[in-house]
Amino acid sequence: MSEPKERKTLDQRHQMSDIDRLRHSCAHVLATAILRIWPEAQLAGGPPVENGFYYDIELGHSITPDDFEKIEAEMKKIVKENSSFTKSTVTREEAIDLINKGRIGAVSDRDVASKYKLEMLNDIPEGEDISLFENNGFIDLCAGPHVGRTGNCKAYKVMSVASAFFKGDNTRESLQRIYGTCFKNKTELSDHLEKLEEAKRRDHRKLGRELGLFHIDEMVGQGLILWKPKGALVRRSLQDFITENLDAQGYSQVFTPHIGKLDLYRTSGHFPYYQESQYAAIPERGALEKLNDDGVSCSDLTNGLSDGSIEGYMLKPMNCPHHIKIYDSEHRSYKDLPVRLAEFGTVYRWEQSGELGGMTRVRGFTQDDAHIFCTPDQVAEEVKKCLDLVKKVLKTLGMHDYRVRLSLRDPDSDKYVGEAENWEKAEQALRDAVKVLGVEYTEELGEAAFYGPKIDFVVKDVIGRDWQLGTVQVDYNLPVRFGLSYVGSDNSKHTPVMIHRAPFGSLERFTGLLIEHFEAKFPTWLAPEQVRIIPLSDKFLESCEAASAELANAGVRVTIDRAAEKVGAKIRLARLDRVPYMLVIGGREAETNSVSVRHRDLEDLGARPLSQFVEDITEEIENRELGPKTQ
RNA sequence: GCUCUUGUAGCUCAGGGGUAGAGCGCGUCCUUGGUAAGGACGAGGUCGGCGGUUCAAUUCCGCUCAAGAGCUCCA
Repeated sequence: MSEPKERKTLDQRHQMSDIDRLRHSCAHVLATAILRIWPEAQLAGGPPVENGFYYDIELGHSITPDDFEKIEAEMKKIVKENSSFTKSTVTREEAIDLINKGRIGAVSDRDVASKYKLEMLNDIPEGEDISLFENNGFIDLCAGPHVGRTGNCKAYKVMSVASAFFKGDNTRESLQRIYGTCFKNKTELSDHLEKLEEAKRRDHRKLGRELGLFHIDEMVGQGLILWKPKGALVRRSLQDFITENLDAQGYSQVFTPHIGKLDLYRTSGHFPYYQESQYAAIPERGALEKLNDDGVSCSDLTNGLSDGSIEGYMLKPMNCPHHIKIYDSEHRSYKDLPVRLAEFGTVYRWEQSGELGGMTRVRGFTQDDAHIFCTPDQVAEEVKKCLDLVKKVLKTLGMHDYRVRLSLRDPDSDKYVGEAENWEKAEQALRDAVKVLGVEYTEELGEAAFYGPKIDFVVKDVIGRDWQLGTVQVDYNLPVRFGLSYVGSDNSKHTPVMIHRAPFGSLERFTGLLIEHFEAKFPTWLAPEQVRIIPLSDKFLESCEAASAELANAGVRVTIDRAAEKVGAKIRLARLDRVPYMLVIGGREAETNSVSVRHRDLEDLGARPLSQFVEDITEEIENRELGPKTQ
């Protein structure tokens, strides 16, 4: 069967990996089962995907998870019948005839012809072979390849049902997509299912609630994160980390407001072109009353805001225009450049409700943003420094499983601003920079920002989803739109180049991923609570308080567990709370001014003089170690 | 935004046309202990919101809000 979106060439398809071939065959088994259960179904496509396969169908009623058992039982029968996958090649006319007769995408003769199959057939270019695969009396339009027999599909499971648009086009029919997972054997399948369970355990939404890191409140609004005290400590530690690096690299910190006039965004190009992905404009005070008095309608208001006859404000969707205005507030000489303006800037974007999720996809978020204004000659060096910073950040956090994407414009699309010539310069600058970075990268068309190309650091989360985090972008366009300039050594005006960069991307998304990455067992420097002191009994509270004071004095985040519980229960609770260090103080420790140290991951580390522990943990925190040094 | 699923105590969930239950957590008291759960008692719910059907709705129906999965989108 053919891919709905992009047809691969036959050669590419023959290179399909063994596991994809198996999953592809599984999709046919699924389709066979569906048609046996619901002969009126119209099939669309069903390719292999990561970890499994799916098949898109149109059916008069909704399939629910209650049907999965029935579907799997039918699949089991089909597998047991051990029919071979038989390939045949037909002419276009023969294929059309078979579809119209309901023979393709059907188990037996019937009147229903799949309009989707017909359209997919039309998408096959003239001259390319039209091949069919048959199994268990079910014929599908399909280029293959397949495993020999249905009996090879041994380890599969129907996972979920969701909707999907035909050909991924949201103006087309909405189909039901049935997902299945499939592996070579039962062991690999159960390993995969176990991995999914593990992902659930690490889900930042679950851990965030359990550990009191953040909260999303219906009354505050969708996609708006409330950072609770413990989450705020994690965030502060991250911000401190970035700030230290910015200070070292010659950045200047700035603060800007959360709103700006619509004119600012008319100039930048955000308004009105991206209106639907922004919170609605805020009309100026008095404007609504005046319009009301004048009997003006809502659509006049909208038009007025768009054409500028009514002034208003917008929640900022990006920080760049504000930073641009700071740059532009002074005369700049080439000697002043680069000007590097940094801000933890909160931006607001109206993401569609169905796209929101936890901290990783939100409507208000804080970028660890900075804009560098420099001369064209300085671009390469500045981009390199930015990339080094992103690399350093990821390395410090032990995030090694990322890929680098050079996001370029799609030359056929009209969503980009600026001259082609500037785009080519910017894209070349980034390409040169990423080449010396020393990491693998892929170039992807159509992934650029509307004002310029980007280098994105994309990391995979625990269940394999890609997330764009750090980003470095070169922009020749916004400086032109805002008429920015500096005086060069030739005493004439020049336009600076802008670099946008954010090593974390957004603190919300980054923190969400970090929670999952560490399973909330943050390295000590990030842990909201770094040490918990556990008195053996109330008698030792005084010693505990002395130890707590000494640690707090050294800048360590420490608490004392005063509950009327036994040590075992307190240890258990501290571990569930993911506190890196537990210090037990009883008679022995109180007498010698020492502490019995237990680490979250390393269990009992024995007793140590308190002063020694303070020294050790301070060093671990200052160096931002991923874990304690093991002796 | 679309399709499906879900919404009962702070959390995880059971229940079900006659106004509700468990475990954990929380509070008080007892216990003062040596590294993953000591014991007793107690408080806590307009069963997401609005409307409809019904003698009666938390339960059935409609709408709405929110969450989850997938799709589409992500300057």
